[in-house]
Amino acid sequence: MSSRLGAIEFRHLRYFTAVAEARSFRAAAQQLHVSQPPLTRQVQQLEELLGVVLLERQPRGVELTAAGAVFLEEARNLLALAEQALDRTQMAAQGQLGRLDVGVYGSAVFDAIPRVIQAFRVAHPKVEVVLHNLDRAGQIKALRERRLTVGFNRFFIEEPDLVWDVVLAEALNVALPAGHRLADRSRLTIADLSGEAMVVYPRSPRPGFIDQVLGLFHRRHLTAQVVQEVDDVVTAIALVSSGFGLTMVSDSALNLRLPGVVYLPLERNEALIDLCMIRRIDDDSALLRAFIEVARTVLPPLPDELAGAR
Amino acid sequence: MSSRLGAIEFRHLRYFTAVAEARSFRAAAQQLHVSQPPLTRQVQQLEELLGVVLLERQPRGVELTAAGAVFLEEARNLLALAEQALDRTQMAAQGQLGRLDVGVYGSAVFDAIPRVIQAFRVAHPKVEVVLHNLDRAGQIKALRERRLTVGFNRFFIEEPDLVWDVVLAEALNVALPAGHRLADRSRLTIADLSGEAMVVYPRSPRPGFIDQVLGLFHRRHLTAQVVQEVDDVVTAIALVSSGFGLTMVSDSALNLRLPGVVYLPLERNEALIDLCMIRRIDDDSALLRAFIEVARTVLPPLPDELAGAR
DNA sequence: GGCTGCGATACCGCATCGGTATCGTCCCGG
DNA sequence: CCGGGACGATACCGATGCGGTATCGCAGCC
Repeated sequence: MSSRLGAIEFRHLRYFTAVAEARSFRAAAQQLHVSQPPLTRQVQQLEELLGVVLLERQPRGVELTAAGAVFLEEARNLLALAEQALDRTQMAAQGQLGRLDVGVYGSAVFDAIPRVIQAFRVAHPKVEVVLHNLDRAGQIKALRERRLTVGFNRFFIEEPDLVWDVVLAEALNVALPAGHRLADRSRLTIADLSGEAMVVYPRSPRPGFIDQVLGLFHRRHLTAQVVQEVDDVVTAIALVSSGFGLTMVSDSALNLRLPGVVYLPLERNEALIDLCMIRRIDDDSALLRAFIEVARTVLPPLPDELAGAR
Repeated sequence: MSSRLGAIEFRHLRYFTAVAEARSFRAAAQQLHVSQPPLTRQVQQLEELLGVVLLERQPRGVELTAAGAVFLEEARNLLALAEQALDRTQMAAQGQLGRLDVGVYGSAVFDAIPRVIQAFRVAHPKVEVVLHNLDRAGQIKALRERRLTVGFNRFFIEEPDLVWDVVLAEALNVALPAGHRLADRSRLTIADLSGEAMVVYPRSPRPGFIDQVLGLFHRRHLTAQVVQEVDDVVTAIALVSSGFGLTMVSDSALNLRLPGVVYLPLERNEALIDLCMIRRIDDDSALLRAFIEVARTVLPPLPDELAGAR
């Protein structure tokens, strides 16, 4: 704990290093823009603190002792490391260094989130980005416990200590088996799906994507024919692939290509599904600000083109 | 060159580290045995010098910012390294750390020198010992050019800037072919060897072992029958092994066992051969002093037992 | 609402910094 | 052989800035 470092300061290292490198007090004094006596005094003091003679004073300048050569190397190293420490701290203050824990969940991991993460990694290469697969409740818990900096999720839920931002509105698509009677249409409406066998997800957490999808039917006084509830979009599409029925997926899930699965867009005005970012209301770290900025830049501010791009 | 390190001192690191670890200015002040205001001031100054806010002042102590956490790690590292720098410098001052370049030459490398080196390595494990095979002239040159700290050699030659110490006096032995007419004797005299076919070494540098051996004959008004001059003891013994004749070797060379070679000791009063250590007269480094001390301890101060031990 | 504990601020005495002037010493040239 | 010049060390001085005491402002809490 209490060290023998005593009263040694960087000034001693700077002065000694200059003198040792110049092999002269006077020359070092010029380089440092100070007069010569302070150098003599600081080096003397350093030697006294160390209990070691570092320089051999000679009529024509100074020579290093063996211990002095060792200390010179150490001092140079320390000074260089101190500079690096400054750099790293200033980078951290600008959000260019550190660690960002990101919670991810659901179909957005197949497109929107990777695009954001990738862009952030390019812009902030020294930041370690760690992804955590957590559902909404897990993200909220982890955020409160500081294990997470930001979470991506669907659906907006009010919490006093957290804030949500909608960062993307994705269109909905219908995934259906290749041989399905609707598979040759170019786009579909909710009404087209009334009474069709459907796979829905996720079973939990509630409310979730499943409720939003079912709500689309109820709002139109239509009935959804749920043949299977599953946990996630991948399982749902796997069941579609084996002919169980159809399911609804966001644009991001279009990257999931399984054999015998056809994706058709819903009419654009039928439904949009939000992608939200959740974070602590009191977190104003530069890292998070930078991440939000990247997310806003990467994700299109308006859903139009995405919905059209299928 | 000129750094952004500015006026940052170890004091700033020590104070900040204490505050950051205690999560409190007051608690840190107690641990450091100073009052609280200086801590506030030093940390403020550090933040100003860095241009970065390191701590979030809160009603119940302080919290680290992201940049503060980075700087804390850096500061701890720097302080630990500074301690190590002190240790290493002080070890160097005591001759326990550094590099020792040792010149070796001749038959002593087969016994006496390895014993010294081994003992020194045990006593000073952090000192890097580098051996250089150099003849006497090479050692003298390397010593003057500071490429060598100490050299082992035979024969004492006065030099103004160098000092020699005799560290060992070894007895002489005769190496002769197994079938030689003298091979069944238990010990020999110079007179016994008069007129015998001899291999002698080294051809250079002169004067050298060769001259000392030949001098033994001349001094007794005997003649040495030189059949071959070679460069080194190994070659000489190889020739003995193949029946060329006999040769003279020091005790150290007795470790060289070649088939068909018999070693017989010379009468002890016939001749002794010195092993010398050469060094700069102005080199009073702790490392060299320690090495000399080890050499004196390891090598027997009197030749008697060695001569008798064969 | 007063109490308590926190960090920040104001101010003070003094240690210590860097500056100027000078000394002692050695090298070197006339 | 002696004087000039360059080096590091020393003496001394003013100013900076350290750490100290006293106090403020503020927030949480009984």
